[in-house]
Amino acid sequence: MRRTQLFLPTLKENPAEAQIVSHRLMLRSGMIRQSAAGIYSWLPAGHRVLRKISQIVREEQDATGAQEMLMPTIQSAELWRKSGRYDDYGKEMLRITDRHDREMLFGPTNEELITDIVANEINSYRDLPKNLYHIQWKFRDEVRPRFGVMRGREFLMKDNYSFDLDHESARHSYNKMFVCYLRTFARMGLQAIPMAADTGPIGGDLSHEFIILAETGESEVFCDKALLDLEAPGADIEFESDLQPVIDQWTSYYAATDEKHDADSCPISGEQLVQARGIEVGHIFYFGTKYSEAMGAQVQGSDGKQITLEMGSYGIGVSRLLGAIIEASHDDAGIIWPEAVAPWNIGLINLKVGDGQCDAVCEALYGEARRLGIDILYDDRDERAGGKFADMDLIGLPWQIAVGPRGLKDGIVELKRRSDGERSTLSIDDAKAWIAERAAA
RNA sequence: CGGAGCGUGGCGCAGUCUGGUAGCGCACUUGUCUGGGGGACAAGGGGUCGGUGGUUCGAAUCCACUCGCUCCGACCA
Repeated sequence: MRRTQLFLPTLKENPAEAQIVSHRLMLRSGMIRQSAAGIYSWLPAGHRVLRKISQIVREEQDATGAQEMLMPTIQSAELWRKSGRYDDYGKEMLRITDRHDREMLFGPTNEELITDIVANEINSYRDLPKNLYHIQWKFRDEVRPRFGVMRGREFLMKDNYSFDLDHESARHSYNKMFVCYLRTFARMGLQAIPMAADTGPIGGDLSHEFIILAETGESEVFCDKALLDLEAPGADIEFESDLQPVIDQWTSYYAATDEKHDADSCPISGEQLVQARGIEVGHIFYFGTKYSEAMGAQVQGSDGKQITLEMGSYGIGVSRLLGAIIEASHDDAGIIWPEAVAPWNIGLINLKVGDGQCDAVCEALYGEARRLGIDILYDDRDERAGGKFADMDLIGLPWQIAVGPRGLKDGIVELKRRSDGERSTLSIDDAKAWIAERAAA
């Protein structure tokens, strides 16, 4: 993408309403604009990241055998009356009336709807287990939206729901998602720490929050230092195998949010105990038959008897992850995108637009990257160098290639890694080769 | 939902107390000089001061109501 063509309104100054660093940087780097309290428009750069994160989530879900579908944002109140949550959910639920005075709502989550679908369409034990997910906008009318996309009212969430015949099988479904989440967050460059959690209004008796550490996190968390170095399972993990050893490994270390932490009974102390702030990016629940019973989700077993389904639900805050990643990865100059989610992987800076040689080399490098299918942003604006460097740092692309007359005199261009600022010089041919390596990686 | 604060060109702000018809920086347009970490000079464009009603000869400024947004606390992917 050429910068002159791109809609990327960056800001030099911090908007007054943004207090938290990720919110400031998302506004300044032209990713989002606010349209109402807790409701945002996603501009091209932000939307690209949102898509990349969604895609990683999707690939990791698919790897477990979960199947993607798409349920509507608007639901009927009737379903929610069945589960009893129409009244329980309170004012957080945005309620709507259609032209026929039918009561509708903007879905804050989908247990009722998916359970209703499964109850209607699955009738035999032979059709289980099933794990169904979608990535869809949710709306929760938060009392106090804040922190940009980290606590918006409208947010993009991946939610899925597992349906099993018995507790043991349901437990395996839960374990699959546990492992899947470790992998999903690791692919985004995040160390997410699973912490035993209260099950809250969703109910049930087995639940973990996945929390990443960041100074501006919403809640205080405590965990064993060893967790920070644990490696997520590799892509070769076999999801149908017994995953309990992996779960046991991760849950053997102490990890607790402040409401569960008790300084007196905490088994670790001193250097081994990390006290930090955390952002919840995922949450998994096993809740048995809570919804299947209410919604009548049963199948016929091999013995002819009706079996009420065992369920779990699993959520990842996709739009929240953008804020969370920025909170965990930025510096004074701007965002530092992990490669896997960066809106573009390479930023190409033409330091002197109009100079024949600079233009020619930039066009050659840009063309090469495009040919190889690499996401590259070419800053071809006729601006001064300083502004372009500053803008590129702000946007936070992992790699910057600077092409200017000074270097070209010696036949070289400069390569900079955003994460640590490390620079190196490359000949033009080496730069092309380097780009080709990125494509192969 | 309790407490606090803020709405003035795209962004950041001054002006409000003490009423006299809107200003600064950045951004934007045009030109010249420049050109490796947000440059200089010159000339421009853009705002019914959140809205409604009131007081007044006159309201960004005073009064009332209202809408929106932000922050702190209690609640949450």
